[in-house]
Amino acid sequence: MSKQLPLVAMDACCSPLAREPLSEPQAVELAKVFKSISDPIRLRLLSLIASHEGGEACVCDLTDAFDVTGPTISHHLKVLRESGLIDGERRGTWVYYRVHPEVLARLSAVLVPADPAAVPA
Amino acid sequence: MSKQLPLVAMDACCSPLAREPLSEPQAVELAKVFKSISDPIRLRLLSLIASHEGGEACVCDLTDAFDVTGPTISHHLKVLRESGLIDGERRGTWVYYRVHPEVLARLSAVLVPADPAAVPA
DNA sequence: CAGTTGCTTCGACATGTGTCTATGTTGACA
DNA sequence: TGTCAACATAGACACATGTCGAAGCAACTG
Repeated sequence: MSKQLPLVAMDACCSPLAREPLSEPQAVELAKVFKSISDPIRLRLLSLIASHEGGEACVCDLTDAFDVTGPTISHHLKVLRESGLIDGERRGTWVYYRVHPEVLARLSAVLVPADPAAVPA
Repeated sequence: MSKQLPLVAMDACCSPLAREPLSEPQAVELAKVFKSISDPIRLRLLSLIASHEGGEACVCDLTDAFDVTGPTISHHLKVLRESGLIDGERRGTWVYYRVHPEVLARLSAVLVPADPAAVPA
C-alpha cells in the first residue's frame, strides 16, 4: 500500500518557480504532481484526508462524500498515492489514508511568487 | 488579450486545503487552475515569464526555449491566460506576457500543510 | 500598396483520462 | 471452512488534451 514514487519531483524543486527558470526534468516531475491534484474529486479527497481528525481518514468515509462509485474513488486514491501525496495503510478491515505534509509544503513553496508584497497575510 | 476567467477560483480559496474540507465548487475551480500548470511546458513557460527580467517576457523568447512549434506554445499560453495566471499585452510587433502574482500566491496558500513543522525553512 | 515577420486560430489526429461494471483479494467472523 | 464486507484491479468506452500544418490577423517596412 506504500507503493509510491520516490518523491523524485522533490529533488530540486524548492526554489520558487518565479525565482529562476525550471529545468525541463524539474518541470516534468512537478507537472506529474500538479496533475494529480488537477481533478476536483482528488482535490477534495486530499482536503478531506488532510483536514480529518487525527490526520487520517478511512476510505469508507471518503466514498460517502461523493456521487461516484467505489472503484472510481479507489482510482483517484491510487493517483494521489503514486504522486507521493498520500499513503494508505490497512488496519483490519479498513484502509486508512494520510497525507505527506512535506510534499504539500514543497508544492506550496514552488508556487510562492517572486514579489513578497503579493503574499497574503 | 486580457481575456481571462474572472478569478472565480479565488473567491474562497485562501483557507489551506488541510484546514477544512474544500467545497465542491471550490474544488472545481481550483482544479482548473492546477490543471493549467499540470503540463511541463506550461510550468516552464510560467517560470520563464515569472523569473524574467522586468517580470515580463516576449513570446519570441519563450518559443525559442522549447522543441515544439509556435502554435503549440500559443496554445499553452492561452491555457495559462484563461486560468488567470498570466496576461498578455501587444506592444508593436511583439506580445509580452506577465504573471499575476496574487493568483500564484493564493495557489501557494491553499497548499500549505496543516502541520507548521512540515513547512521548510 | 505589397511583402515580411510575429503571433493566433482552425481543423485534424493520436494519446491520455475519468468513469463504469465485473471480478479479485484481503481480513473478520461464524 | 464458508460467507460477508471493504477495497483494489481489470477491461471497456466516451471524452478531453497535446501536437501539428495550414491559414488568418496585426503591425512594421519598403
